[in-house]
Amino acid sequence: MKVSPRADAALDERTAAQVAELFAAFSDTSRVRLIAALVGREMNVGALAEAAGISESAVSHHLRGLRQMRLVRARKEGRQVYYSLDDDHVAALFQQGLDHVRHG
Amino acid sequence: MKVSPRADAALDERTAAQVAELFAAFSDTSRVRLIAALVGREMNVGALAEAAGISESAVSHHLRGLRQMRLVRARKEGRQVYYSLDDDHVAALFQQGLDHVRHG
DNA sequence: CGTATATATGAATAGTTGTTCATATGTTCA
DNA sequence: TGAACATATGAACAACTATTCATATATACG
Repeated sequence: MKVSPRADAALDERTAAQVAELFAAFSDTSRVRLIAALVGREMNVGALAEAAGISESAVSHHLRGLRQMRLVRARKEGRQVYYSLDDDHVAALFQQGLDHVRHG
Repeated sequence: MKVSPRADAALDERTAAQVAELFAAFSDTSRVRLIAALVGREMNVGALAEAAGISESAVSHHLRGLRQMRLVRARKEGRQVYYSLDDDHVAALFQQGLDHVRHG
């Protein structure tokens, strides 16, 4: 049977760049607070701005990036836009980073 | 019994900054390749430079940062310095990011 | 000792990134 | 329709980061 490729094999430039880009999404204090606020619930831009302590404009800019990376989803309802984490992997990855900081 | 704090509670600025800093360590293509090369083995600076495709000087600069964050360990042997991932959490976090990029 | 080798460091620089401000788009409701 | 509201966008700027180059430290070995 064919074995899966070793996780520690040299990473090609392209894959490494994608991984780096993914982690970069979580590499800013404001974005971390936005993502933390979105774990397990959806929120509109105004509420997110309050939760993260930054302007709604800044939130919008961050959310655009997160949306383009498919880390968050947008749902429009009237004049509000509700954001949520795109899938459980996002929450899990964030949670693991948080755990590392808190314990271990 | 006391329930554990909700993961989605608003994150204080300090914790958010620490989480962001952790993810930032993985947010650069060169560092991702360095860490990938270190999964499951130790390597000296020269070998890491080759594996990541950057100069030894650049490797040294990156490793200093990773050392200060206790993500890698250094072991000196003669005039070589062997680096390894500091603990399994580091490898696990990296692996989860890689998995997200590859599948899901 | 002196030379070669391995790694580290500091300064300089080019490129990137987060935020702000002004403005635009789109929606509701009177 | 028009005013108020929610969100998005673009340009500009300050702050940060990765790399390079030159140089420093440290070890090995003749």
